[in-house]
Amino acid sequence: MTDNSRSILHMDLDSFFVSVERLKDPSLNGKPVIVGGVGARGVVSSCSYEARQFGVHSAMPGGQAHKLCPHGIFLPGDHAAYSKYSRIVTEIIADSAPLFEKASVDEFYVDLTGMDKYFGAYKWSTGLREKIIKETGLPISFGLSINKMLAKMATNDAKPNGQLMIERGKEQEFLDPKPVGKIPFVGEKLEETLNKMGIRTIYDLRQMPIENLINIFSKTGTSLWNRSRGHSDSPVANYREEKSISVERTFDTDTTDVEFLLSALFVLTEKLSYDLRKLNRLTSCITVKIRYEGFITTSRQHTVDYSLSSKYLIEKATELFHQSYEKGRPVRLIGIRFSGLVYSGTQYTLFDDKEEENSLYSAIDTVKNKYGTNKLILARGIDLGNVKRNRDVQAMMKEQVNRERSNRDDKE
DNA sequence: TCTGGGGTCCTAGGACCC
DNA sequence: TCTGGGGTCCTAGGACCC
Repeated sequence: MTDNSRSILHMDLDSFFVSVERLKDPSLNGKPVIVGGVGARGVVSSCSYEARQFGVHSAMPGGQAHKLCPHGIFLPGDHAAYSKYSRIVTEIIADSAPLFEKASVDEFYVDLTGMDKYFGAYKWSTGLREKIIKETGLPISFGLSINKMLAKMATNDAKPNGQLMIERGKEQEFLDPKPVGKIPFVGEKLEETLNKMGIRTIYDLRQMPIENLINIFSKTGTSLWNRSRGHSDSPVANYREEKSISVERTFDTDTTDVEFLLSALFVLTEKLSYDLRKLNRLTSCITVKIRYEGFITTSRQHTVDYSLSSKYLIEKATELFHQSYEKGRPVRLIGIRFSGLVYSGTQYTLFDDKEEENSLYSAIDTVKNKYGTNKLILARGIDLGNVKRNRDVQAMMKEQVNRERSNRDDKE
């Protein structure tokens, strides 16, 4: 072990979405509950331990989950509620922790380095866990060790509803017998490759000379070598800036209808531009993603002038779509991503000649903030959840601009 | 009843510049 | 006189995480 001096806590809410559903409806306690997997092409996003006993796991297609667990209770999900409880837990941790990182809706790291000689950190963590359970009613597990990787692996061992500290100096003992797939960032593919090489446990992996690992896996090889020894030095970061934003939709049935696809692309790009402006950012790269029948996925990206304009970005997205789409080929998903994001503050001078347009967008956003994001979209009959055949993109854009202009004039 | 949606990071080839 | 080498940006695809 390189750095024995740190104390890192990892906390993870157990089957978080299911736990929130159980707070809302306690009759779900003790039953096989599955969130997601509803609808023609849904997948499981969270499932209770009762459902896991039947082989159900997250990311599993709904059909398969139904087959394995026909008596399961399938729920569509309530993301507003999940965000709310995630926020409550975050606040509890923020109130108690000196330095913490929110790694996802249901996962947190806390840097407890310097808080004692370890036993104190364990006691402190136990107290925090008890507080979260008492104040929210949500089960949560934790792991405590010398770095983020080991703390996370300890949590995985502690689940459900448990806690585990890896004693100092016992890290290698903890790691060695585990399958390589237990290492965070060793996914299905990498595990399969390692298994084919005869490497099944972390102990096996540790026997491989670093040169061999680098030859085969390049950078990943170095990382494997380090991880098999419990080395991981990534800091607990309390803030990370978003590097890209995206939105995508899978259709209930595949389609070859170009007008329909353009409508969907229009709505998605408009929505994402709105998010971009809300973040006070400009984008410099736009990517259109098309997933065809058979799960064959292509993407086409283009570097563009820094922009936050729906009109400009929709034009670019439409261009990319036309360059990319193979006419007549059935499409199951369409998506859009903005990357190369920068803060708009210093870049605004680029838009001197577009002030009118910008004020128009801010008017649109005001309406949205007031009445809800979907209001304008629904007003045009392009509800994404129920996408209908639609009119030409240019016509829709014009209509939207006119609508907003008249809304604004009415106000004045 | 095959495969969601929002992200991050890495690789590899080509363009382009000096 | 047949074709260096490094750096950087762009693009497409894929693995991985929750």
